[in-house]
Amino acid sequence: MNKGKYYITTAIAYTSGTPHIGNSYEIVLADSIARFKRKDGYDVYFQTGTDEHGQKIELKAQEIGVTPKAYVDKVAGEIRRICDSLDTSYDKFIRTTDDFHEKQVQKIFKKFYDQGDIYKGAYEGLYCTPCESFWTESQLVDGKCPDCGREVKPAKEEAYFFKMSKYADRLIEHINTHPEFIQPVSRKNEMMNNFLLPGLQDLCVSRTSFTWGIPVDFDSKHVVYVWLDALTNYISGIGYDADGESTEQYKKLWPADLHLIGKDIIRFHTIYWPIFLMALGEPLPKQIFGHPWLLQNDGKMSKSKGNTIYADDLIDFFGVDAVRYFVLHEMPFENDGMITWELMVERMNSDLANVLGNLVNRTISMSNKYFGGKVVNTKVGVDAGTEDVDADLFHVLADTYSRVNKKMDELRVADAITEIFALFKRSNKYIDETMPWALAKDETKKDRLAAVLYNLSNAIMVGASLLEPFMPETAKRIAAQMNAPFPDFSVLEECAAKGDTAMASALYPSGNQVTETPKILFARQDLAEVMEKVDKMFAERRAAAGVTEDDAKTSNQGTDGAAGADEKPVDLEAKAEITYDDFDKCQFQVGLVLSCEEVPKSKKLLKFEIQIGSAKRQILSGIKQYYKPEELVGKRVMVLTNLQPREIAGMMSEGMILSAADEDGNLAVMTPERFMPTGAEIC
RNA sequence: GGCGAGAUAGCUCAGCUGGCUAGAGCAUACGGUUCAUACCCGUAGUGUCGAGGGUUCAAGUCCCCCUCUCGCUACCA
Repeated sequence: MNKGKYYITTAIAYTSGTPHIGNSYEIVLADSIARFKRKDGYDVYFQTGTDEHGQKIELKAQEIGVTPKAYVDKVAGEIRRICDSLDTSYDKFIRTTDDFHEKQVQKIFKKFYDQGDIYKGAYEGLYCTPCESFWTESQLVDGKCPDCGREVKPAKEEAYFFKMSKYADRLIEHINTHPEFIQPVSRKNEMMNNFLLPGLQDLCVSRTSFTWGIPVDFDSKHVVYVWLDALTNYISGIGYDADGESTEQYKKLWPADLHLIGKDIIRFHTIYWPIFLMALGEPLPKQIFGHPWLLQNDGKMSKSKGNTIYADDLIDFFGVDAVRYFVLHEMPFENDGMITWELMVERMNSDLANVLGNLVNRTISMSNKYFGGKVVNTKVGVDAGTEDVDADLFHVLADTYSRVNKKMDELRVADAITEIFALFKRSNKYIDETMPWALAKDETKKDRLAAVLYNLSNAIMVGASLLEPFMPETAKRIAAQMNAPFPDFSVLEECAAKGDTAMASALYPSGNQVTETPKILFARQDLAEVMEKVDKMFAERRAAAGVTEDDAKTSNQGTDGAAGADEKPVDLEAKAEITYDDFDKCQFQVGLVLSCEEVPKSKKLLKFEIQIGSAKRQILSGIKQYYKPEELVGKRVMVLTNLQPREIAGMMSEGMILSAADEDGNLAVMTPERFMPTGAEIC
């Protein structure tokens, strides 16, 4: 039965580095939905890929001395390998460096320009050279750059802007009339209240500060903004053409049924992307789901500690399906999920080994032991209607499909899996209720025993069929051991729709022979042993990276350690070159922190009293979340002292305390390497 | 600072528009069973439902206020 097309996408992965398990989670989630829909009778098209442009990548490539293309080829290959190792069934892996994609992005940019949605930067007088930023009139503070407080000047570098405001009303209307458009719904309010209702700013959609991007074909100094480039993959990948020559495939698949993305990029997908589509005159995707994150331990995954968990590691330890099970089952719908080795072992043992693996194993063992592996449906105890336990099991059998299906429609994948395991647990209970070993001792009950084992085999196959989208390999192994094909979803759906328990209870071929030698599906893991192996693995990894144990434990402390494989370099978008004279205008001095206190009601601000030479001054700095006030008192810090004073949160701030920040949001205040008196010039 | 979400058993959470002795899973304890991967099944729990006030015959569920946590955003010179 064909229920129509279903086009699902993941976000395309940025090729700036190797993704960890938290990054890889998304493709598994998308895959489980794609496989489920496919098996449920939809004509599914599942697209994923890589986002390969931008200055960050240009710089990375430069650093290791290869061309950007060579660099992204390597990383994209690695990302694709990881997707494959997770047994994901994508139909297309698009790369934003693909020719057809680049060509469409250029055409789309031109089209926007021709129809007046994109205009060339007309912001002369509103460009801040040091910040290399354009500002709209409304963004200025006291007529000056909101970033640095300096005068803004005529544009030195032109840029293209997209008129977001033109489509804002239509987007607001669409979001309000399509409550399912943004999932979870809490995100809808955030987008509305923070961006749409206050008024959308025009978006700068070209860059001139680097070259690793898709060139604007009618103005070669510019490359297309990475988000306009990246978002376009969803239509370019299925054959969209801006000149009206879109393929049949595109006409069939678009609009997408689901864009599955991380919660951090919801804004781009629910505001900019729909507006780009409106400007193209194309329909909007039906649904955008910003999934939560899978976190390691208590914090966001960070490579700085050298203990990052990668999909490869987990697959090595537990096998691909256990990893899929874990990330899918452990991830709540709206809150972030957590992964640790301990939790992984616990799920592996209690759910996979004990409940599922053992059920299959004990059932097959009994069939072999009592009937030489032959499973016959004698229906004894069933037709008589005296066996309530059978009726209850059959009811669950008939019902589970619709329960799982409902959860999947709501994108509650974790809950869907829980429903399937409820069936396995019910089956284990059924064994206890029927006590096959007792029946086996009574020759007159042999037919009842056969029926019990048939019912179990049947239940296992129904469960395995439902499980296949989530754990494809395991489902196949079960089918192989049970030596029979799965019941189709269409059959399960029919049973559920009709409430036909009789039908649901006879889906396994009667008289079938199961395997003689059942194999363990999931071996129980010993936590202590696993942890020992894990520690060893990370120790080796750190050693290879030149990071010591101490560094690993105190990664926020300063370290002069050599760059290692696990160190995450920070590549910034380069600012315009400055002259020595520009530099000389800045006065940096050593300052002594006399006092430091939290600014009440501010999440980020600390108020400092700083001794600079013989003078004192008050400086506010937004580093509250990184330091406790008392930690900083008495420290000597680097201060930009001739910065124009500025009022922040009602208090004057006279200068700037300098810190270093990495991409994971860690921050360190700059201090002199040896003693220096307060006021000493830094030059 | 603005907007929003949340605070329920040791842990992770479910409890819709207020209604009977507040639930599930995991972990714990005890009992049963032996087909099976020392597994499975059952039973038992404890909870001031964040603090305080209010509305109501009745509130975890509504209102007010307080504390804390979280998300987005602004700020972070």
